[in-house]
Amino acid sequence: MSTREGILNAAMSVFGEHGFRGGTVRDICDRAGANVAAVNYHFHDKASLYAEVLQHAYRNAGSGEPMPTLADAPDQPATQLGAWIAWYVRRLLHSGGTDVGRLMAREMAEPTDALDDLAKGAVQPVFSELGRLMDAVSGGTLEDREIKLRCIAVIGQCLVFHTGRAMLERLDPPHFGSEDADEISSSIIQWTMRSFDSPNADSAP
Amino acid sequence: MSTREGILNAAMSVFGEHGFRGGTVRDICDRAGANVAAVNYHFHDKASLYAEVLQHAYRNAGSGEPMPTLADAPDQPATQLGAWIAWYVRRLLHSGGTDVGRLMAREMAEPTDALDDLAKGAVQPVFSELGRLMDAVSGGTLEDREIKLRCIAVIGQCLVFHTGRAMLERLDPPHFGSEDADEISSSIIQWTMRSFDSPNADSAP
DNA sequence: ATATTAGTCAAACGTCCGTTTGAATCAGAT
DNA sequence: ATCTGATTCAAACGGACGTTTGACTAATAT
Repeated sequence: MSTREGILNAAMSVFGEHGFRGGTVRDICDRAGANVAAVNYHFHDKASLYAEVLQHAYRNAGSGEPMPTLADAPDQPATQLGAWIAWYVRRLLHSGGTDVGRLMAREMAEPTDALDDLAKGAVQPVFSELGRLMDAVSGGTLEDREIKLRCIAVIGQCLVFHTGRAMLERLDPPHFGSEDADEISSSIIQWTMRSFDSPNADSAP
Repeated sequence: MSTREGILNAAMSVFGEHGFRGGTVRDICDRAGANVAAVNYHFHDKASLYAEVLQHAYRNAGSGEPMPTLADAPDQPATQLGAWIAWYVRRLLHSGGTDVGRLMAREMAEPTDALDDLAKGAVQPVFSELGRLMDAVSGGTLEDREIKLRCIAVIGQCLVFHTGRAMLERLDPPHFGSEDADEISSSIIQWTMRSFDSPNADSAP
């Protein structure tokens, strides 16, 4: 592994743990077994290194299983929607080694230019597929706006276990961690499917 | 307005914009028209000031409406649960003046010691009330673990419109902003209520 | 063998930041 | 008027950080 790659990997950990401002080039270079000046030699400066780290992290985010799509089984949209949710939860909670999720959370709180590319390149396809699945399960009876509302709701239920982990751990038990991914996703699936049932008895006035 | 309050208000803005590490006491004191030493005089140090800012911000979040509780109408739990969700969404999207959500999002991504106090002092009561409402609506038929799972799901659906705003704005329209608070909360309420209906037809094997 | 280039290294530079200091100022009580 | 405690202020301290420097090493080409 070259010095450049070593710094890139170390920077991914350090920036994931402490953010851009909090992560120091000295810490990065220590972990990479390199000299402090190496960052300024191989990358122009700390900011450029961060930009490269973001791109590298986002590119390797989907490492592992492929995303379940409607096209895989067009006649079983409900099954595919369930598979999609389980896949998404697993992807979030078993964030494979890297701290992509924490980098993302920080980008949300304080967006940089890198977020635009990330949205168009990596997030939009995933989100669009969820919309396609939702539309298929509903039988095409829902408006665009309603579809999107439900997609966001599903995403929110999945994300909160990751973005809110620090808070959830500090509240009263029981807690939910990555070992409960199956329980979590099946709960979200159950709830989502039920929302498509015809409402027999309305309780709201 | 006392110097102490001035610093507290200025600190809320500065920390909201730049986070704990990025916000400087010099910037805070400049905006408050105070001397640098004032922070260390009125609050012990920067960290303690930040902790007070978090508590103050979370307590004053939203338009000041009181939280709907089960105790307000013990015989109408469903109505109260709906009111609670609408209140929570309103509180999130109309974050009054200062941006509590950004402070929180940053705390989640990079927890400081202040998060412990915040969780126990300000968040736990809100979360517990949601649990009480969920339990009442379900008629006491659900386990603790199931209750908590549903509470987190509701929180996640509300939070995502705030924490994920930066990303949602960069995806395909339609978008949802603070002006859609009513539409959002009624959608979440509808979905939540329907999840309590008896499942007539199970689709999962 | 020599020249050229890329890469590494210890050390230092300049800046920014949180915190401290000690004197100055103000308010109220005696 | 004097004392006392609380508050403000300019200035400085000490540490951490990003970046630069210039010498040193290793590899490649001539």
